[in-house]
Formats: sequence, structure tokens, C-alpha cells
Amino acid sequence: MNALKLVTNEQLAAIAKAIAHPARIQIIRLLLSKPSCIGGEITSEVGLAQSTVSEHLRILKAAEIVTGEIEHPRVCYSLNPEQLLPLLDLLQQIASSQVSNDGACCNTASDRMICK
Amino acid sequence: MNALKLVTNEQLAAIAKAIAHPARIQIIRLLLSKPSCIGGEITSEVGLAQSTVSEHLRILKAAEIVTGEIEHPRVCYSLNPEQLLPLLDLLQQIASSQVSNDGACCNTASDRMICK
DNA sequence: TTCGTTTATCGTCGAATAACGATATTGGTA
DNA sequence: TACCAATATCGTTATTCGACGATAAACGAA
Repeated sequence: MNALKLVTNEQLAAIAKAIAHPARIQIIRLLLSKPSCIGGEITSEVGLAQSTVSEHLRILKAAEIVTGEIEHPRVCYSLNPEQLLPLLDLLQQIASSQVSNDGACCNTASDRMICK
Repeated sequence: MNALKLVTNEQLAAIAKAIAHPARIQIIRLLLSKPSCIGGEITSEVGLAQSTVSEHLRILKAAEIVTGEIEHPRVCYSLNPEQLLPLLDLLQQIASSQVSNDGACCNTASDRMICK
């Protein structure tokens, strides 16, 4: 039921990397908070130089986490949630896993051969 | 109900950054696939130099995504799912959001003032 | 056609990342 | 105490990242 196995470590790392910057998280949250897509508001909101914000947007677009539709001088950006699903799957899997080591490591008999 | 607002962009980015590498994804998946914690198996499994893997483990431990319990010469690593919850929250929020732009950008009347 | 506004790209620089081998550290065992 | 195995740290090197200002590109409007 879960397609996670088919996703490579590289792909998952690439998704994580694309969002692994405060400015890009901010952009994502911005797009999440507005029902509409925003044009160059992002630049002023983020507070970095226009070229820097453009570069962050380029990274998000390259990862297909964000899409941009040109509307003459402006560009309307929107989130593309599908692209984040593989990472979401992994995190859900981790969160739902009973890690079975509440402070006690390798205490079950079957694990002894490995860890002790 | 959602503590996401209290999490800074920096914190979310730091979590993403900690897992933003194929080797670290691999380690996480390895820890997820084994009910027990593993010692230096990780090193051989990842296929990089011991010092490199140790560095990746250090990064994961620094981000508190992984914990290590020393067991004599070896160290038993385990996942710490709680640390990933803020990022999971964000991704869930994105996934559940109706992005309301199925190809048509800024077409609702209230958004026109912004995007066109 | 020329102008003005918005976004993208370029070039540069300093800082951070990732990899490695070599070495240090740790702590049980002989 | 001296040794051994596993892990951590150090020092180096090449690459990538992130930021900026300057400039280019796109395109509607005048």
C-alpha cells in the first residue's frame, strides 16, 4: 500500500534539501497561509535581496514543490503538495513506528546477538 | 490544536537539513527497518568510510533525530520520532491543504487585486 | 518604439558540507 | 597494566551553498 520502498534515498534527500532553508520554509508557509497565490509579495515578506529570493524560488520550483505561473510582469506561485508526499510518507512511518527502545537498548533476547 | 505556529522556520529547516542527505536517509530507513537498534552495522551497510558514517551519525544525533547508547565498544542507535513531528506537522498541513489553484492562478475575484 | 515594472540570471565571495585517511579515545578483557 | 575492537575526532581538500549587486529579459502600456 505504501510506495515508499520505490523512492530512493536520493529522491527523499532531494526533497528534504529543497526545504532545508529558513527562507524556503518561510516561503512555503507563506503560500500555505494565503488561499491565493502571491506574486512578488514573497520578496518583500522574506526580507532578503530580490535575487536571493528568486534563487530560493528557483530551488523550490526545480524540486517541483512550488509552481510559478507567469502573469505578465509578475509570477504567481503556488504549492504543489504532491511532491512532498514521499517525505511525508517516510515521516509518518517513523512517527507510527514503535521504536521499542524506551531508554533500554537491546534488552530483548532476540537482539542480544547484535548489540551485546 | 497545532503547535506548528510556535516552531520557527529555522527549527523546521534544521530538521529538514539533518535528513537532507542520501546516507542519512539510508541510516534512518535502516533504523526503521530493524526492530532493534544497530551498532556498527550501519557503517558497513552505508558503504562509506567509517569516519564519514560517524559524521553522519553525529549530525543525526546533534539534531536529536537519533540517539546513541554506548554498549562497550559499540554504540546502539535508535530513532527518536518526536524530533521529526514538527516537520511532519508541516507536511501534513500542506498535504491536507486545498491549494485552490488547479491550473488556474488567481482567478477568484478577491485575489485579482494581488495577482493581476 | 520606448519606457517601466517585475522577475531571472550572472559573477563573485565567504562560509558550510562532505569525503577521506590518520589518529585519538574509550572501556572491557587478558 | 597492556591490548584490542569500535567509535569519535582531527586535518585536509574539493565541492556546494547562500548572499549580494549588477545586469539581462520579458512584456504590457504609453
